[in-house]
Amino acid sequence: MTLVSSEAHAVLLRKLESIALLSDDERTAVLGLPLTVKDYRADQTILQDGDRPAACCFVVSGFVCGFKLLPSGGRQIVGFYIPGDLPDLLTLHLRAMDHSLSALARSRVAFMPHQALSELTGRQPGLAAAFWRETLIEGAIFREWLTGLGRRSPYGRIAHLICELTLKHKAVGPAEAPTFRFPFTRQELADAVGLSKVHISRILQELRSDGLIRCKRKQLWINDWEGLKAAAEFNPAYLRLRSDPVL
Amino acid sequence: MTLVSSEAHAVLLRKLESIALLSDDERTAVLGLPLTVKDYRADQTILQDGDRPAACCFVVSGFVCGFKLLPSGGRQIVGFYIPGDLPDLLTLHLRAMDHSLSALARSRVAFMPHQALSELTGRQPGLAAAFWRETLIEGAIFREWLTGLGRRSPYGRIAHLICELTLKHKAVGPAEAPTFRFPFTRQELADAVGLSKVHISRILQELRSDGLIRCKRKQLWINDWEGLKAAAEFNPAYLRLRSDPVL
DNA sequence: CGAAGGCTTGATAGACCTCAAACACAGTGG
DNA sequence: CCACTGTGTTTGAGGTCTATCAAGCCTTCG
Repeated sequence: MTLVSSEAHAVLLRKLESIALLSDDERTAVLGLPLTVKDYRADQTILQDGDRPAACCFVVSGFVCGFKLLPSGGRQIVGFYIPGDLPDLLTLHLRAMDHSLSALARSRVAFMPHQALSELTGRQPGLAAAFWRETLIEGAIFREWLTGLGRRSPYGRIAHLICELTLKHKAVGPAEAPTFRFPFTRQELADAVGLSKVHISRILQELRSDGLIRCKRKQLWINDWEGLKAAAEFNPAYLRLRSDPVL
Repeated sequence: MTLVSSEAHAVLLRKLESIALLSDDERTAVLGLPLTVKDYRADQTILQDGDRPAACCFVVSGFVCGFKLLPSGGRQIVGFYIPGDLPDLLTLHLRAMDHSLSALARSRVAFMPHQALSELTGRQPGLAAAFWRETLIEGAIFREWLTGLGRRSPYGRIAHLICELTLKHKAVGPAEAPTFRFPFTRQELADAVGLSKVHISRILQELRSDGLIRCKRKQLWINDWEGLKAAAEFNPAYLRLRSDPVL
């Protein structure tokens, strides 16, 4: 754990501004948050089911995922988190985690003590609302994943996941070409969308041969955004981005 | 719409006290909320995807469900709501609904204007935390449903749903016998757990012939709570009930 | 360069969906 | 009180989709 990092503050600020308009006061209050930063290797655990951390974290760089394990051995990934995301904000009011958090790739994670966060949200109701809003948006993403698992075809589920990641990247990152790091293994994708890794493999090939995407060396390119959206039946409204971007 | 109803206030209060300890001040503040009440027939729509209501609601009596429709025709039920539940608290900070709300049976629903709710949470930070906590618990339920759809067997999914409904009933209702109203059609259950209604029918029979449940005339009895929990791999921690009840 | 892990490909089995018809049940009207 | 109707449920049969297993291949990394 090292202390303070203006990079981390910048990432958090960009995230908050992607979901709410901030005043100057609120901006400086965020920049004053005491942060500690920690680096994780791929597959390293950040938080375990049942843990009661004294701080909330957010992703500074890399990829993090949340997952639940069933006694019978199954794993369900309940969220992919990219820079800016706050995967355990819930511990501020729920105390214990009901799932685990793990790095999917080399990642840097910043921690804000609950106490500092409580003070901040007490002083700045606008920021409290922004953080609450962020947890509500995560709820909206859960509903969307739920309808994917329940009622979308395997092909549509993966297309949808790619659409979602694309827009989440665009929301916090610079407006780059339609490409981003895609470090997931087939098994991880399978555990996210409720299929087997073999089937994931075949469906990714289908998406490629249909000319919708291209991927190589843990990088993904969108070849046909409109086609992908159509295959996914994707409607970006649930992400509540301030600027609904068009690719 | 009729005005005020001490029954509705009582339901809301019982709900809030099931998730947080309230002070006397907070209790009286809740009882002072202006409420309007409306009755719905089975299958009547309460709120539609995209609506921007000026009030939040909660169920006073009956059953409500939230669902998303896909352009291709599928329906995914994303939540069942029983008396005390607040299915659209999210509109307080997210404005527009990203799914629809509909009554599953004759139901009474109470509405609290956003304005009154904002004032209340501004004055009473403890209540603000309680409402936030409620939305976080709903998020926890989504994660649990997600792992059900992704990684539980059909048999386990339904068993899990029944376990969840049982504990939710016990949290806000009197400690009755292990039975409650179960007005869902097979199609509704199917749309909740991502299966076909035919399959739901067969699995309910299996649950019955295994001696776990009994159901007739839209009423359900738990015959073997431990067996049901085991079949569901049910761990009630995610519901965050103040008193983790044992049946 | 070698080893380990992940990816692809093929074959097989079985779970679940779909379709279709018979059946139960509640509500309605004679 | 009883037929009648509509909706929901059950049962059966067939076909498809997806999991599983197993083998070979490729990539990555030490």
